[in-house]
Amino acid sequence: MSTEFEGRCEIHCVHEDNVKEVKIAMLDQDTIMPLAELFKTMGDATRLKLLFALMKKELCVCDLAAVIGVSESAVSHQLRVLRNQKLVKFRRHGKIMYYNLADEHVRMLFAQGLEHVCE
Amino acid sequence: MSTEFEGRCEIHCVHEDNVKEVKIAMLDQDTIMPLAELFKTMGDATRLKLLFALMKKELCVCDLAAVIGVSESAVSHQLRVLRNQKLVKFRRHGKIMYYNLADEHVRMLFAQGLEHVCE
DNA sequence: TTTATATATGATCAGTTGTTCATATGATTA
DNA sequence: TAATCATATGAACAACTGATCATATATAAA
Repeated sequence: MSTEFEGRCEIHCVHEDNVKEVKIAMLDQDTIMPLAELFKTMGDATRLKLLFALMKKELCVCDLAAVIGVSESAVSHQLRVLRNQKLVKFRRHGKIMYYNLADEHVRMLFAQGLEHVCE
Repeated sequence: MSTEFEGRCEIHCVHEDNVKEVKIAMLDQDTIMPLAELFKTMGDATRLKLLFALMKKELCVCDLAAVIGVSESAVSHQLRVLRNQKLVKFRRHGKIMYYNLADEHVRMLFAQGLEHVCE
C-alpha cells in the first residue's frame, strides 16, 4: 500500500498535502512510458532530419539518405524506429518504398519545440 | 563542395530534384541539435514525471522525490538536465529549492504528445 | 532463372545515459 | 562555532543507443 519512499518522506518531505495531490494526478506508467518513447524517438538529430524532410515531401529511402547525408542502412534502421512510433507511414511502388508523415502531430510537436528552442 | 554521399546518389537516388529541394529547406545543424536535445530531455520517464508534477504545482526536491518515488539524488540530477534545457526554473527559500515550469511550451508539447500516443 | 536494384535486418561495438553511493555545498539552528 | 537539513555534485558502472558492415529479402528486368 505504500511505496518504498513514502515512509521516509512522511518524516522528510516538506509539503505532504501537495505531494498527495500531485501523486493522485500523476499519469500512470502506461501513459508515461509511450509518451517518453515518443519524445525519445524525436530526440535524435538523424530522426528529426528524416521527419523534417518528410514534412516537405514524400521521399524514398535513398532520397532520404541523400538529403541528410547518411548511409541508406542507417536511414532504414531509423525509419523502422519512426514506423514503430507510428510517426511515418509508407507505400511500396515496385522496388521503391515511399515514406510519408503518419499524421499532423509531428508538425505541431516540431513547431512547439522550435518555439521553445528559439527563445 | 559536395558531401561524401552526393556523388554516389547522383547515380543512385530516385528523385534528384526532390532531394535538392528538400535539402535546401533542411534545418541547419544549429537548429536541429538543440531541438533534438529538447526532445531527448523529454524522452525519459523520470523527467516526464517531474515535468508533469510541476505542471500541477510548485514543488521542492524532496516533494518531487516523494511524488515520483525515486531518490532525491536522482531527482536533483534530472532537475539539472531540465534546468539546462530551460524547462524548469527555481527559487530558493532558505534551505529549500522550489521548482516550477519555465514556460508554457512544456504543456503544449505534453498535450500534443499525448494526443499522438492516445490514438 | 539469373542478375540487379531498393530496402531491411542482424551482429558488433564505441559512445552515451541514468541510477547509486559517497561527498560537498549552502543555509539554518543550537 | 558546530551540528543539521535540503540540495547538489562527482565517480562509477550497468544498460541502452546509433552507426557500420555484412547479409538477407523482395521486386523487377534480362
